[in-house]
Amino acid sequence: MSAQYVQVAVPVPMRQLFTYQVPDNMQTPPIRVGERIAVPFGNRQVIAIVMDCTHECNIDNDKIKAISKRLNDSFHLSSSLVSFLKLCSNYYHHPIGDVFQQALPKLLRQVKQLDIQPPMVWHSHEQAHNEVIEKFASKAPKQHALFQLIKKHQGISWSELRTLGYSKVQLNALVNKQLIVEKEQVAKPFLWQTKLLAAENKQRLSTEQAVIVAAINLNHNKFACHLIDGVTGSGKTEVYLQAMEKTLSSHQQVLVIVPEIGLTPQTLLRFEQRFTVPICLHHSNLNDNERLTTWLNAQQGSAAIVIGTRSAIFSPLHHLGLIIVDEEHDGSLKQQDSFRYHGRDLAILRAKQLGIPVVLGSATPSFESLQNALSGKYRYHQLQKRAGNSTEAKISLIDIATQQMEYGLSGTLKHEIKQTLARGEQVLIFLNRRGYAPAVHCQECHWVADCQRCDKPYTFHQKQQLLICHHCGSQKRVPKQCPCCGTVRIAPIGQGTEQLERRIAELFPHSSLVRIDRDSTRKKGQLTKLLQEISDKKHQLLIGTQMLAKGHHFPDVTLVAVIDGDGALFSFDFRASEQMAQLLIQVAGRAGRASKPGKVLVQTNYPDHPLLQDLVHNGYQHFAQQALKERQQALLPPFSFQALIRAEANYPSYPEKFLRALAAKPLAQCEFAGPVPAAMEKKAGKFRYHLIIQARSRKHLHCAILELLSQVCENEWHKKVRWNLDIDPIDLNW
DNA sequence: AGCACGCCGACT
DNA sequence: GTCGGCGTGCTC
Repeated sequence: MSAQYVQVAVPVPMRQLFTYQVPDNMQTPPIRVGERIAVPFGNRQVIAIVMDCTHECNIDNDKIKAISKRLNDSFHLSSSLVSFLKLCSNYYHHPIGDVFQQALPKLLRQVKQLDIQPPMVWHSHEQAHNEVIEKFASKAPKQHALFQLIKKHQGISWSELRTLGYSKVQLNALVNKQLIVEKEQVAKPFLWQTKLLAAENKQRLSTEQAVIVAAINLNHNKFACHLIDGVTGSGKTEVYLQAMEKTLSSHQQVLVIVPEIGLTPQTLLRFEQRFTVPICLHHSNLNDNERLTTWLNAQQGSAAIVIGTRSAIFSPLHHLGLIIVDEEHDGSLKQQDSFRYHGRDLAILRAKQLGIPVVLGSATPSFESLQNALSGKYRYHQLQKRAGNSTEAKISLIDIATQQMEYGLSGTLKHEIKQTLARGEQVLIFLNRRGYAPAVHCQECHWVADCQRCDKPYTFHQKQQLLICHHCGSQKRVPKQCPCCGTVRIAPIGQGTEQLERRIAELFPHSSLVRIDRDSTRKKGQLTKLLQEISDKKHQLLIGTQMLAKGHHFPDVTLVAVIDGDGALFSFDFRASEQMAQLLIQVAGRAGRASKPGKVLVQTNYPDHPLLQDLVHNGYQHFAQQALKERQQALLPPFSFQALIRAEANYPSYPEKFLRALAAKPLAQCEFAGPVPAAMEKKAGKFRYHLIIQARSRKHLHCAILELLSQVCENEWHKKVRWNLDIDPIDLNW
């Protein structure tokens, strides 16, 4: 007899399952865990996921409703995916329905019948004549390149081409020339027997690299976590590629997780050039249909490799054999709203559950991973040699406390920039603050234009002549008169990339300059375009925020200037120095090549600061180990485990009262810190407080949270505040 | 989260 | 007189 009742997860933020009755006419075929069903919930229909099938139920019979419909499409979740998502929900104490909601493509969460159209892909015409093609090769090089690409990768999708930096206009031009044609993608299961290597691109491994590949492959059907700690340019990617080879050749799939910014055309091309297997992309720029296609391809095994940002960790890969997390220290691997999971940590959980290896890679490993590696929990691999004998960029400090500054530039720095430009080399200027100026004030009475909703200064954007709050996004005109003293001496103070760009242009009028930040690359494909221009050496001066510090390499940059190296030196957040060190080393890693070593200059008011000194003279490794010792003494993560409860409300006192009530009852083996006002106590009109729960072991923390959650409903303030739970919080400023 | 119900303030 | 503001409660 098949099940009478099912327990399901519904897409609401509630920490419970709901029971439904299975009508007789829906009993066959037997209902299974992971099946998607439509159920009446309140007064609407929602998609629910079957978590359990039973014959009994302990809910009042008159409350129970019947399933509306079984969706007999091909999107059943495998039991391994269901148990993984359950594990996620458990680990993060996050409502199960919401976990499913985040893990499933939007189209699978809609009640309406799925209309699956085969995606359209591009092919080149067979009869495209060589003469025609050569004719426009010189006139339209970009079109020519696009055509060659489509010819080589028959059946390439628009989203891939878009990621590679091509435009619809270029495509249409080729269509008009009758060189390419759009066809429905033929869903062909990937034949694992076929040759999967485009072998001509394979590099010879150094001994260091070969040892790592061997270690990963040694037990390729067993869980092991490998940390590859390798300086930029030491060939981490090559290690990934060769480790993947073994997995692919044993008919298993590979999942590659990269930070948001890391999914560049170069990354994709590198994989495509090496393997002749189908590769699917999974990132935030995909539309709903593309997402569903990637999901389906992963599930049915017609994708051999899935490359994606953090949410790709939920890809339904049935034959997953290896997970790689690149730039594992990167903050964008952690989701910072609703379901606050960490892509790296979930990768490890999933690998453990499946009994497969997971590889973490970074030039600046997170302290968490480093500690796990040093303690022997992870396999630790260091790659110290830069490929091709190139030497690491040398970092030096410039003391700006004693120098005359011009628009934020010290004389020393100006001189160095001039020299580098004179040699015909590129300069990268790093300032992690976008906009024109971080504030505007009155020069008479020192009044500052603050955002009323956040109590923080507005950032001045010169180009739009607007004040924009970077915390809540609100915009405002610049006041002509000071509302405080009535004078008209309103002026910007401090410096952002927009202003820096202008000043640098004045100082070096003969050099072409480009700015890369969130504002200048808002348009789709713009970032790719600018990066291409940089590698084509159209610009000598590059100005940018951390966008420039991540993922891209600029071989012709020989000078990296860090305008403000002090940002994190005196922060209350114990992770600020870790993040600062990672950023500095990552920026430094952007520069130079074998024949032209790079140089990094960091402007600071505190050249004697021990953190900076240690980093500059002893390198990241040493710096990290020193910092780890301090964390151990202070019993901070990774030597303890934290959870953070954030509470916000429209009234200032509610969040504090709510958290105070929670913290009143002691929890076994745990300590409370707080409640304290959030670093930004007021944001977007809401008042915010934090409470940290800390324990020596993860187990204790887990139990304490369970205990805490069971008490929340008895808290008299719990309906008056919005609150959320963050396990392993990273950013305490939020 | 949605969605309904319900109870008070400014409008045709 | 009603439209609609959002506080509160419920969802098998």
